[in-house]
Amino acid sequence: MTKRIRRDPDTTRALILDTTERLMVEEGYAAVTSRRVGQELGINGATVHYYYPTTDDLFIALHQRMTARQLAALEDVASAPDPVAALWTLQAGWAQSALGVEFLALANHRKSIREVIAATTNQAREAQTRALNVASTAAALAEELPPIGLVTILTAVARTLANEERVGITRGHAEVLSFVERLLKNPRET
Amino acid sequence: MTKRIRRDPDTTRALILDTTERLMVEEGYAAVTSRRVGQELGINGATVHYYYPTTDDLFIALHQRMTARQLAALEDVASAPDPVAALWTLQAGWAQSALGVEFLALANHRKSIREVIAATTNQAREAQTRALNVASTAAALAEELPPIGLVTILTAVARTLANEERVGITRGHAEVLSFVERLLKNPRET
DNA sequence: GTCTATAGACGGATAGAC
DNA sequence: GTCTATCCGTCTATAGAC
Repeated sequence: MTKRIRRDPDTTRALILDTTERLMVEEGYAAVTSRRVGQELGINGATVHYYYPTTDDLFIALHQRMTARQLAALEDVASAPDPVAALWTLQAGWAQSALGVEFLALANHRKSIREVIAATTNQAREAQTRALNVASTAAALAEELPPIGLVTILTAVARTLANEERVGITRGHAEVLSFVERLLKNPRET
Repeated sequence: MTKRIRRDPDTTRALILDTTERLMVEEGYAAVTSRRVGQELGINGATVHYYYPTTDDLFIALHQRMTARQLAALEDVASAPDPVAALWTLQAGWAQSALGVEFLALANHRKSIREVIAATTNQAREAQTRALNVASTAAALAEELPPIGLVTILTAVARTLANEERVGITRGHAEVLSFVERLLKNPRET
């Protein structure tokens, strides 16, 4: 009755992570269960356990893939005409920020996940800072604010705006956006 | 065997909200169930349903209480010597920001909660902006960035730092803090 | 590699006793 | 107002067939 299709293991792993990511973005981390992932994917929930023994393993694998992709995207930032603007655009991505909130909430109460998130995010921030350093175009406030501080503020604002917009909070956004645009276009020499 | 203590309804309501808030901060919103809240409080889970028929009702009631308290705290901000600095300190509160992340994640996938959060947060941001307007001490970048934009950025950065620190992400924080401190102490005249 | 079946736990919500 | 008891659903994780 049910077909037992033999698939390439790596393909199945990737499909499971894809489905997990989509579920987290669309419905939140609480929607991620082995049964649900399997159902969405047309496979059995037990098969998900075969690849990722516990649900935490699944979350951790997804977080690592997400971070790896962010680091890959950083290469484009470093080589962009205006790296600061490129980083801003990258961080303002919707889906990425939605995933970020879910992982942050998850980290609030799952120790194993908290540790992985802290480690990989700290590393990613340093990589982002290096990407800015490489650039010859110095940041607007470079002398008052070290590059890593700029990266931190830029990330905080860009992601918060995306997070808020996603749930319908928009007050103040237009003002911030035009301010940032002006800053990026016309960096002042301190 | 079990005692049936008759309590003041308002007291019970407050206790339920207190417990819910603590659970969300300490273990995340997923830990909030009628059974669990009742257990922590020493009452039956069904009693929680008596006061808050659905779990969403409970979350919404807590969010409204949280926002009301934030608005009350704003009065101190408006009358502080330096309202901008006072708002920064207020927004950087740990527990508050932990609650904020949980509600944001919750809003990602529960429509009824999303609407309440969006409405009350937008209102709160305007109230915060009024609190700054009232002050004679103008903000550092007042002319380039309208007060509501300043409030938005300040809130985004303060809360993000608290959120990150809570899970062990600290890279760039020291740099941002000293930058903000310098800005607050020594606003430049644009 | 993927399935069925199952153990064992927890959840929302309600009816009705007290 | 608070309880007990219950219905019905979901979840994780594992054992074992194919």
